[in-house]
Amino acid sequence: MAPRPPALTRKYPCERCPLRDLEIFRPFKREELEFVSHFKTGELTAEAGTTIMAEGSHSAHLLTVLSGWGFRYKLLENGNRQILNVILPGDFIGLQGAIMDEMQHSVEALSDMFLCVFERERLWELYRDHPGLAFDVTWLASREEQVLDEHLLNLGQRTAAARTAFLLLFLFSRAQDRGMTRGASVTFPLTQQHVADMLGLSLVHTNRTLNQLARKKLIAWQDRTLRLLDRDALADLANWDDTVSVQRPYI
Amino acid sequence: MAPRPPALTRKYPCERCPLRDLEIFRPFKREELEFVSHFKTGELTAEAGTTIMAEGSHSAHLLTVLSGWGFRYKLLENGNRQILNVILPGDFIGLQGAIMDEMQHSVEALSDMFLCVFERERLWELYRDHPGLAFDVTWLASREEQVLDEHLLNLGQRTAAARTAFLLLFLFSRAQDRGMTRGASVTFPLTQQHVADMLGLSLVHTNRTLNQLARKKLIAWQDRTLRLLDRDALADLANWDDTVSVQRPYI
DNA sequence: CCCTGTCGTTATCAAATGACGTAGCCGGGG
DNA sequence: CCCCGGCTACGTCATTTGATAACGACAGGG
Repeated sequence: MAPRPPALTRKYPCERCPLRDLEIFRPFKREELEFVSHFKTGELTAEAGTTIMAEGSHSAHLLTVLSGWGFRYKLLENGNRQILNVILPGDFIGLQGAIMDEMQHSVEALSDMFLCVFERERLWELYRDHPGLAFDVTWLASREEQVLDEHLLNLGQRTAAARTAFLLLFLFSRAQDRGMTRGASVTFPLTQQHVADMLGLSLVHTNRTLNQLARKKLIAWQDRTLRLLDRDALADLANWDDTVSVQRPYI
Repeated sequence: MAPRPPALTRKYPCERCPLRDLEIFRPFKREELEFVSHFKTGELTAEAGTTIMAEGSHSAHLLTVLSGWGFRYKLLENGNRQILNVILPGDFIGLQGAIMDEMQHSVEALSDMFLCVFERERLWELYRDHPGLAFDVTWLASREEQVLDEHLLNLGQRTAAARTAFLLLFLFSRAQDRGMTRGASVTFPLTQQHVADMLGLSLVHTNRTLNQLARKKLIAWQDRTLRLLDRDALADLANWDDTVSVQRPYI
C-alpha cells in the first residue's frame, strides 16, 4: 500500500477546475485564479483505503479534494479510533500540518480520491500577496471549527438515535451541496464501523440504532447506498436546522 | 445582567500588555505592535456569569482575553448545554462571528474577566497590511481546531474517569502556561456542572467520577481550588502526552 | 472452486451511566 | 436572624450502552 502512488498528473488546469461548476463554491477573481494556478504543483490520485497523511508527520503538501470521500481521525493507544470529520470535494487538507509543523491527525481515503497538490512553502506567499485568499484559508479553518463544535454538541448531549440521525443528515447535506446525491439517495462509502467511530458508539450499538431508524422508515441503507426516507422526521429527531448552505471558498 | 457594562477603559497600552511577560506568548515585531495598538479600540470588563457573546448574534467586536476565565458553549432545545472549550488569557474570541457573520456559540464569563476590544471591520486591514498577523490569526483558529479534535477524541473514545482526568490535565496545563497556578494548585472557577457539561456526563456521574479520582488521591478539589496530587497517574489514566507547550501568537 | 476476510446482523449478559430523590453546607439578601 | 438558592454528596433503581460470540452473505485471491 504505497502512501503516494506516482499518479501525479496535470489533467485539470485551475481554469477548468471541476469544483467551479458547483454553486456552493464561490468563484475566483482573475488574479486569484492566476496565483492559485501557480500555487498548485500537481494532482494526486489516492485509492480507497490509502493513508493520505499520517499523524505525527511533517507533511510537505497541502491538498484540496477534487473528488471522492475521505476522513480525518485520531487513534488512541488501545487502538480506539475517533473519526473527527468526513472529507469531501472542496475540503482543504493539511493546514494544521502547514501551520503548526506537525499533523495531529491522520487522513484516509474512503473511496478513490482525486486531489490537487500545493506546496506548503508557498503558503506564505499566499498570505503576503493575496490577503483575499488568506482570508479564505481562515474562513475554511473557521468553518471546520464550527463543524467540530456541532459534533461535540452531538457526542456530548444527544442520545444514540439522535446522534446518528444528525450525522446522516450532516453528511447527506454536504454531499448534496456538492451534487453527489440523486433525490434522497447518495452513494455512501462508509461502513457501520466508520459511523460507530465517528459517534463514539460501539459497532453493535450503532447497528441497533441504524436498524431502529430503518424500522421506523426514516432511512434505508443497503449496498453502499443511503436513502433518507423521511428527512423531516430525521431532522426533528436530531434537532437539525435545515438552513440553506452558504457559498464557501476553496483554494 | 447587562451584557456589556460600560467599563470601557484604556488602562493597558499594548506596549505594556500583561500577556507580553508570559513565555508562552511570542513577542511582536515593532510594526506589528504599532498596528495592533491601532487595531485595538478599548478594553472591557465582564463580571463572572455575564454573557459576553450570544449565539445567533452578529457581534461587532473581536476580543482578546487579558485575564480571567470564560467558556464557549452551545445549547440544545431541551436545555442541554455543551461546553465547547474553556477560554483563558491570550484567547481570541469572536473570530467565527467576524468571518462567517453570525456566532454559532455563546461565550460566558466564569470569573471576572478583563478583555481587549478590536473593531471587527478592521480585520480586513489586518489581512491586507500585515500578512504576519493574518498568519497568526489562522494559527489561532488552527490551534482551536486541534483542541476540538482532542476533545472529540476524549468524548468519543474514553471512559468517564479517563475523560475527566484528561480534562483536568488539559485545563491545568493551560492555566500553568499562563502563570495562573502555584505548584500543583490552581484557583478553579468551574463547578461540577460545568465539568459535566463539558464531558457529556450527567452531574451525578461527574460527581461520582471526581470522587473516585479524589479517593485514589489523584486530585483534590475543594473551595474553588484544584490540586493535581499525582500528575503522573492522571496522565497515565488519560493517555496524556505531557509535551512542552510551544510559543503561541496572540493579537 | 474453496478459502479467507470484511461486513452486517442478532442474542445474551455485564457494565457504565442516567434519573430521581434527599440531605447537608454555605453564603447572600431581606 | 432566617430563608433560600447554588453546590456537593450519596443511595437506589432504571436505562443505555458495551463486550463477546456466533452466523450468513458476499467478494476477491489463489
